[in-house]
Amino acid sequence: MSDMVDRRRIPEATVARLPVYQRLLAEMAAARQVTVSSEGLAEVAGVNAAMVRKDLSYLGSYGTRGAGYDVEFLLHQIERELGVDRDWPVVIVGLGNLGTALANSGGFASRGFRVAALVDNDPHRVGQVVAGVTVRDMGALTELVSSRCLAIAVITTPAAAAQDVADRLVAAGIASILNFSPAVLNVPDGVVVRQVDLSTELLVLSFHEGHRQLGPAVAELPAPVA
Amino acid sequence: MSDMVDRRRIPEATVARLPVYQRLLAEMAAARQVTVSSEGLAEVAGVNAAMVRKDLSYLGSYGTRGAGYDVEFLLHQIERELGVDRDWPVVIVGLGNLGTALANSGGFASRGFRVAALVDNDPHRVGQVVAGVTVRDMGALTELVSSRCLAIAVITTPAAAAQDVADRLVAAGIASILNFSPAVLNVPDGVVVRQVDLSTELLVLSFHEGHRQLGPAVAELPAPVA
DNA sequence: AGATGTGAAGCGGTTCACAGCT
DNA sequence: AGCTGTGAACCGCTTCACATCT
Repeated sequence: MSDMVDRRRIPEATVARLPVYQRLLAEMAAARQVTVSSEGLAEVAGVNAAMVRKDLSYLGSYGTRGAGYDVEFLLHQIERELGVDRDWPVVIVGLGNLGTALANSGGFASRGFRVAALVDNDPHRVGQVVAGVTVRDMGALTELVSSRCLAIAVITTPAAAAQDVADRLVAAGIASILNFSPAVLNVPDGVVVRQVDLSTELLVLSFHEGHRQLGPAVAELPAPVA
Repeated sequence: MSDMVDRRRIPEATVARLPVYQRLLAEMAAARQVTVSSEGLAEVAGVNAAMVRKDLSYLGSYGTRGAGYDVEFLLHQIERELGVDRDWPVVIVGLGNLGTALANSGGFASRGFRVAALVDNDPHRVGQVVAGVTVRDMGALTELVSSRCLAIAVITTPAAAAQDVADRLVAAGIASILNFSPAVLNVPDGVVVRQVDLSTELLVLSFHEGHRQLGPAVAELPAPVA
């Protein structure tokens, strides 16, 4: 009877897997695969089938018992949940090797993100055009965030500058930050930060290499949740 | 009485935080700070003080009750645990924007890693010198791994090539892989894979942006842990 | 029969609270 | 008194097992 919109809260661990499912389902759709079972999706995603079912159940009852999930339909639901249907303009702060590479890589456009602004504090880099966008000075940040409706920022500065950049971004009104620097960012509640750091990951691998002989084996681990 | 070497198993979540402690302690040491309390370290690491104590207790009882931890000594113990004292030669496979940027960035050398080999399957890139290292063809991989004693590989190829590269790396004897492509890698037991993916992280941020109005706030999350 | 959706058990990690050392 | 080290409670996520539906 009750037709209440029973909005379930989606666990963070599930959110982190949705992008994986999205990619795999997109591949299946491109290959004209019509349906997929939790077992089939779990296989390629490298997880347990029960976990796939539980993850998908948070989005709704989109499967058909005895048959599986409709690939196109499920893909659409996941993309809606992830907000892929909207346009997400992104600002990259710090155009050294990494920032420049990310701006030029297809990583943003391929998933519906758009490099809308580039910012650096080095006068030599300001004015240069990277990936079709002119690099602006740090002072232009606040104005850029409001005029371009920027929601997401990527920090690719050295660690020493990261906290200052984060403070400016927060002051400018940005509430989602992807931090490629190894610095731990101190931000107010409500601001979402995800950390991606090369050297941290290398050190974790180094740890496992060093402890290899002891214990039987270390299995594959999911990515860091910043 | 018992002087048994009671080798504790260190939880994966703890391992993922050790690099953070290492960096912060190194900063403190550079600033001539002699001791630090769990509370002090927790503050800058953005975690709970009890967690710091529990993490460090897995390494041994290196603190002094009533006083705290000796910065230099604790740093040394963590670095030994992480294997920073050893030399870790790394091979980067895929020298597009990202691979080239990583090779040139200080991210490796700053933490004791060394870019020992570069591999790409594009004939145009083979022979080029990046970061002082000559790019070799994919076919040279097996020989490079053994002759250079490579232990850790970084995959920065497009997603479509990543599984094939991983298979070659595993066949060549590499057992630690840092995967920057969004592909889910299928590897045998004993091979450690960590995933770092720009687009996945952006999608997680996109999810949170889209669900911002509902619920009070989403706090800062640890890295994914892969 | 076949596959989903889900309560319940299991597990790992975090936090609490305090005993124990300096 | 101060701060570490740690058992115990707590919490969230994963896995199991099976009721439920096609």
